[in-house]
Amino acid sequence: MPELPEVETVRRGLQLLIVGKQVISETHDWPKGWPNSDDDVAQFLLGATITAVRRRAKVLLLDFDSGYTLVTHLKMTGQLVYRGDEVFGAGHPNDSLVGPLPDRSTRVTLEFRDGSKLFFNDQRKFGWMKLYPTIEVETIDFMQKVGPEPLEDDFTAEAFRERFRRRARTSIKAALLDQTVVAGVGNIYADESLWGARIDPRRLVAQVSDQEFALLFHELRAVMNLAIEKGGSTDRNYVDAEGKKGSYMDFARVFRREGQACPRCGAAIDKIKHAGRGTHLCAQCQS
DNA sequence: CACTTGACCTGTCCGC
DNA sequence: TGCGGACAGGTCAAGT
Repeated sequence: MPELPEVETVRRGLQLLIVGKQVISETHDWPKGWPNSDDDVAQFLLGATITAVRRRAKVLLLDFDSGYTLVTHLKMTGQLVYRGDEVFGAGHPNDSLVGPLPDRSTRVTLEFRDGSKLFFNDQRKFGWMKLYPTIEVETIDFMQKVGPEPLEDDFTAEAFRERFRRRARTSIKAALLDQTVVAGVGNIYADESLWGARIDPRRLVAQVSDQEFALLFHELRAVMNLAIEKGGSTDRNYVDAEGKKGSYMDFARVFRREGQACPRCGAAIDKIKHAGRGTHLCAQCQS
């Protein structure tokens, strides 16, 4: 669920809300999702001030002036929600999916000196947070292997196509979801961009032409940029840093629209199982 | 090495 | 209404 556009939306929100705040306490209820020792917390987190909020692929990076970075992966149902006087009781209650915090899915709470708090909620407990020395973040296995950022200005259609070379014998959808090929693509934007490029998700990478790769590259970037503009996709429980929903699902062309008319040709949209995932496509105009 | 499947979890929905 | 099972889908480990 949280894919690149959702994580980027959270990052932008947190950038405005928590940079400059000093942590005074930390609590957690899920040791697996918080592997740091109490000693590490006391030494590198308590008393430290947030200097920046960065993102790489679907990973959020909270930098502290202690020289440590809190690396966070939301996985499927993770949420990072800020509560403070700035937004408490304001905002847009109709857009909110999150009630009073903490609640039963709160895993980690950071309290800041001004009394505001950051809650890491995760219904399914797949997500995690871990402190690393900032200079070692790039040496983490995931960071070493993850592919290029699809929205970077200097990423080209040619470079995009080249990344798929070593996955020639698998399907284009499985390859798109492979984080070592390109960073940040998940199930929603894989289906949406393949529809945009008129490519059947099941087609083998080797059967995709250079021209189609160029189109797919363009569609993927367009879809992700639109999704960021709309604050991401709230399918089930994704929310931004203020606990509010994103509206990209109102603009989705195939995702979660099985049975509805394809906006391009009018045929009914199919939902199949492919690459271990629910997969949405228009069999009439994707080939 | 390339590729696929199962595990990690819990809440929701569907059929009996 | 209650209950079992399928399903949701990001990533890694284990298996083919």
